[in-house]
Amino acid sequence: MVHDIQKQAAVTSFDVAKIAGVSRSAVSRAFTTGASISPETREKVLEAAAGLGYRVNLVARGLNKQRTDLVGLIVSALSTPYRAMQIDALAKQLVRDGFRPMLFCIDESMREEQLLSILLNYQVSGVVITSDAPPVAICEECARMQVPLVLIHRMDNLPFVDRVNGDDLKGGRMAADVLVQSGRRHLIAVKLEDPGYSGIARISAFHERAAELGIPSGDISVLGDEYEGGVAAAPSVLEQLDHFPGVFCPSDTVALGLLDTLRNKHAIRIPEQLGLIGYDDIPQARWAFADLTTIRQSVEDFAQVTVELLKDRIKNPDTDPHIKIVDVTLVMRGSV
Amino acid sequence: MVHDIQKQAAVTSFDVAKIAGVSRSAVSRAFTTGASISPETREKVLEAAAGLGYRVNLVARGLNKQRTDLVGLIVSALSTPYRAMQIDALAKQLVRDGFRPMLFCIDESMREEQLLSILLNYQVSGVVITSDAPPVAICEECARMQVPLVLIHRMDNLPFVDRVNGDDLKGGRMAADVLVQSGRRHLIAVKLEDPGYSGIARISAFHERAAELGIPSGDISVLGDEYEGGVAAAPSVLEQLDHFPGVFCPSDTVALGLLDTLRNKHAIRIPEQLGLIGYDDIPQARWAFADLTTIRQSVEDFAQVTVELLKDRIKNPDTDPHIKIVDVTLVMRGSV
DNA sequence: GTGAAAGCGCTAACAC
DNA sequence: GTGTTAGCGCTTTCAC
Repeated sequence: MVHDIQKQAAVTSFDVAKIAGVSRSAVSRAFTTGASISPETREKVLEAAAGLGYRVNLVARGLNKQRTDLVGLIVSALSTPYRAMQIDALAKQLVRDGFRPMLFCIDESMREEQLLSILLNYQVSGVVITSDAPPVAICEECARMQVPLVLIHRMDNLPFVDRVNGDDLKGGRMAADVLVQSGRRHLIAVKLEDPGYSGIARISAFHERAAELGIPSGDISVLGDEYEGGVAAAPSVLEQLDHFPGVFCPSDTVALGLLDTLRNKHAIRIPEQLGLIGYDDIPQARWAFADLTTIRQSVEDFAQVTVELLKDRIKNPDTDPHIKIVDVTLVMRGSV
Repeated sequence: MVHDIQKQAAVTSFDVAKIAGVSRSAVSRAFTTGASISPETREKVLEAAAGLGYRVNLVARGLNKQRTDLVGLIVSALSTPYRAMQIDALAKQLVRDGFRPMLFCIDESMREEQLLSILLNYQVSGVVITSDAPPVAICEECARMQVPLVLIHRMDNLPFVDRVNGDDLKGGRMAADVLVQSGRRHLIAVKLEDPGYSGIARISAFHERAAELGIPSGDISVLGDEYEGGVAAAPSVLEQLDHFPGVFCPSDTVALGLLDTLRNKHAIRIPEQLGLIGYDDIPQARWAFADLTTIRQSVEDFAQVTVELLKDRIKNPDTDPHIKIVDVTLVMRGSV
């Protein structure tokens, strides 16, 4: 048995008050920004607190204020490159702004009802959902409980629900533009089994722009998702190769699956035989085998806007829902 | 302004008790597994609670029990493929076992002191650290406060700190074995700038096994990390190519950087001109351009063991630190 | 600016 | 098995 380290008794505001020779209220005020307290008292309290190793008990504060700084972060497919970047940025931004992200990775086995009660039971300050399929029940319950909710990359139209999206319209159009500018006269979009709101928006903008430019464009519909979806698209792309097409994949992982299959299984030369553009600018897009041209969405921008929305809603719960659009930029590499 | 949805007043155990015609204690017991309460009373309570939409307030419970179900999850480089997989698995396992992960993504800008107070202020049930550089201060403070702490992939020897590691010894030896079995008579390990405990262990086991087999082995030391580290190793590998070496990278991202550079920048044929083996089995290792042989560590196994350790320590805070080793397996692909 | 008192919603010890 | 009572540690009116 190891007993070198002693259990330090929990020191409370009462202890600090005693040492500092003030009341517990004073201690509380010393640790509350903007509370009315004289600099001298605050100083005394802070000193005593430091001596005792006092920390405010956030659970007690939460009970009292009926709200904690916890924010539910609901995410699917976290191990996907773009999602991982997104959550990394989001978690950091939340902490920077004084929130504490509670992470929930959902999948088929995770019942939404269960999640819901977890979240609401903790008196969270808000909820952020970046998931392909955010359970509507959660959204509704959050609204009912007046819990601020921000949806990322979704379009569900619910009251009290704020949303942040990339500029999918611009992104889709940009993809068509760059492909056409590089000389492609036949455009193809790869459409996933379950494309999600953003995917649909990007592809429809892509086709729209193609039509404006008078360039024929079509879809390849595939079963599967991510890299596997791209792999699945390869046979159809191969069939259309004599048109020297420009292909748009609404996410980099899909583009990479396609590119990888074409280059390494079929010895297709890119961009000579086809042009390819992805979306997201994940780290792998820069890798040598890929050198993938793509549309970049800054996860930092997303994170910043998301937390901004959250704070606004907390301050002002009864305004109409906001929708924020994050800008996208073209990252030109060798695949177009 | 949208006002369709009414703010639902917070319903407390008192309300439920009144409706069910019992005391608040009875309500509490109905929601506490293993509490002594008759089935009939429980039934009445549950019914009343359902009618009112009651949920136990976990903040209040936490204040009372002096412990929440929150678990601090401290991670660096979350957007790295293996880390993302790891956190995904860990977060799911924690939730499955009744814990709630609070996610902290650390980097240079995140002061550890700050983190620490956040964590301890929330009365967390435990802390899990899977980071390249877990701040020792955090470990010590957790120990002092009797907060269970599990370290993943680390070897710091601190009292009250449990650890879970992959079987780096086996993994490193396996890497040497498979390379030698494939006919390599010259072995190289790529050593990163800051290899971390696991990296060191893997590489030293690799060399040890090489020595046992009577095969010469050396290191390539590189600046940089992950994919970039692999890129940086390429020139040195190229110099040694006439030995038809077997190269071991202590992580897949490094192996991929090397492989990608060699194949796509220098037209080196793998496995004809060199054998390559990585570590972790990230999804990208399976991609066509890579087809990377690797040592697999199951993130699910890690997650399960980690949470197990946490629960043991909570139940039994004063036992000596445990160290658990997670098995690794060889995933044979085309790069060896 | 400061202290006293009340209470956030729950659980646990204690009687019965 | 059930109700009563007493806090958990904090913030917050409300007097002063």
